[in-house]
Amino acid sequence: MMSTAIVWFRRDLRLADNPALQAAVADAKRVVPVYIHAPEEEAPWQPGAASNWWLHHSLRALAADLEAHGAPLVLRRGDSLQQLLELIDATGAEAVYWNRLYEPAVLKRDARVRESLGERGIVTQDFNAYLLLEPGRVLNQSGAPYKVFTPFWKAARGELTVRAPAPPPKLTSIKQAPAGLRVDDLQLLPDILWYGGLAENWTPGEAAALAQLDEFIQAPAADYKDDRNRPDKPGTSRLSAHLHFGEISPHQVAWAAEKQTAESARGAAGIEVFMNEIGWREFAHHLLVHFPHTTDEPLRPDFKAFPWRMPDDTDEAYRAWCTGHTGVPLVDAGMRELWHTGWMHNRVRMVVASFLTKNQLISWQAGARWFWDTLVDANLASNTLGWQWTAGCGADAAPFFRIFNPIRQGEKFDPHERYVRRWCPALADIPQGAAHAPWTADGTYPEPIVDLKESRAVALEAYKHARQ
DNA sequence: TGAAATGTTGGGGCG
DNA sequence: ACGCCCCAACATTTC
Repeated sequence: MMSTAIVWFRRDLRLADNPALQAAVADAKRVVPVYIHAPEEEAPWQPGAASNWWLHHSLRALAADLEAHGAPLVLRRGDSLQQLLELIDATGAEAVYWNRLYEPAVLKRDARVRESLGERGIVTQDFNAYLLLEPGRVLNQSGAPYKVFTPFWKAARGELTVRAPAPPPKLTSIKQAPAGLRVDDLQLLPDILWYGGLAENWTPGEAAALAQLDEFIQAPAADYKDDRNRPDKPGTSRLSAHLHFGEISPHQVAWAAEKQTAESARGAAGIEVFMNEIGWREFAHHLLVHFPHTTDEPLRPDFKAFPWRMPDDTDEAYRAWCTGHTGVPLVDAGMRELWHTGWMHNRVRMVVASFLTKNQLISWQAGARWFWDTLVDANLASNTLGWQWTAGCGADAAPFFRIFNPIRQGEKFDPHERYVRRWCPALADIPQGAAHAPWTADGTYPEPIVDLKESRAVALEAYKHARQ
């Protein structure tokens, strides 16, 4: 048994069901938990402001948990390899364990770290803690990655055995911890206090993640099939950010889902649909590993020349979309929910993305960037898949001609107008029944910045032309 | 996990 | 009784 091992925490900010931590505890007498803040190593997709807010609180939660276990988190900033080497020096660690991540820049960084540590005789071990199945394991008959979700998920489920989540391991108390920073020193919170809405809506950290999973599986999951489409109801799991930061593992989620299904047949259909969404998360990460260029380029080459406009910061139409001033209530409501809470209901994400890429003909990359900066659950794989899906240029994408009509979508999925009225108070003087299309009634809501019917026709014309 | 245009069917009013 | 028209409801096609 070795004397000391470092566990390099990244986006696996939990103690339970954490394979790297578990293995280190098993292999070494003493485990030193480390987090190194090195956002520049994730360029060009450094986390945005909302994501940093979450990280700040998640790190505080993890630090408190580790403190309580007697093994305080050593917090550093700077070059990951250099910091690890310093800590190896300071602690006499013989090994570094971590859990894998799958973004292109992080994969490259980790390969470099693994190689350099190996050259110096340091043992490294890395584990899958982020996904149900390792990318590369799910391939079609000809050995190529799946590009369609349904066969992917079918094959993945065939490969998959959901394991019981491991409990938090017992850590040995560290008497002399190496020097480190406080979470506040990382300056993850912005100078301007705009994040009140985030704090009202979210509690980062492992304990809150487990509580949210439990709450969701106990109740809303049963009605998930229909309610997940209703932005006016609390019908979704709201686990996205917890999963993104690894405060909870997909195995814990899948295990809880299977257990609930086994215990009661009621709600099994809802849980099945929910597991499909976990499947989309898997699919997104697998695709990103196989097609790393898709963060910036369409997966489908025939869309490379599509005449989307890349806006600059002064582009008024783009600003109107970002700030929720398009004059289309469901779009405005979604963008304001995003700005205020760092999150948007998935149904509404599709609607605002369709509006940007089709009614406004603005590039999906611009939308992806805005989401990246404003979402607390901003995740490169899911964000890339989601945007390319709606834009029509990605894997298993919605055909381009599927253009959402935000009025129809509002009538279908926000039938009582509660969602739009909540986020757009200016609808107050619009009579009930007209909130999704206020220009058809007396009142003062601003006019839409584009004509829905006309812009739809223009988009279809552009598509027809681009296909030739 | 679309929406709109176009086509079809069938009930009912009416001469 | 019958043909005709209208139109809602549903189905199919198109983008």
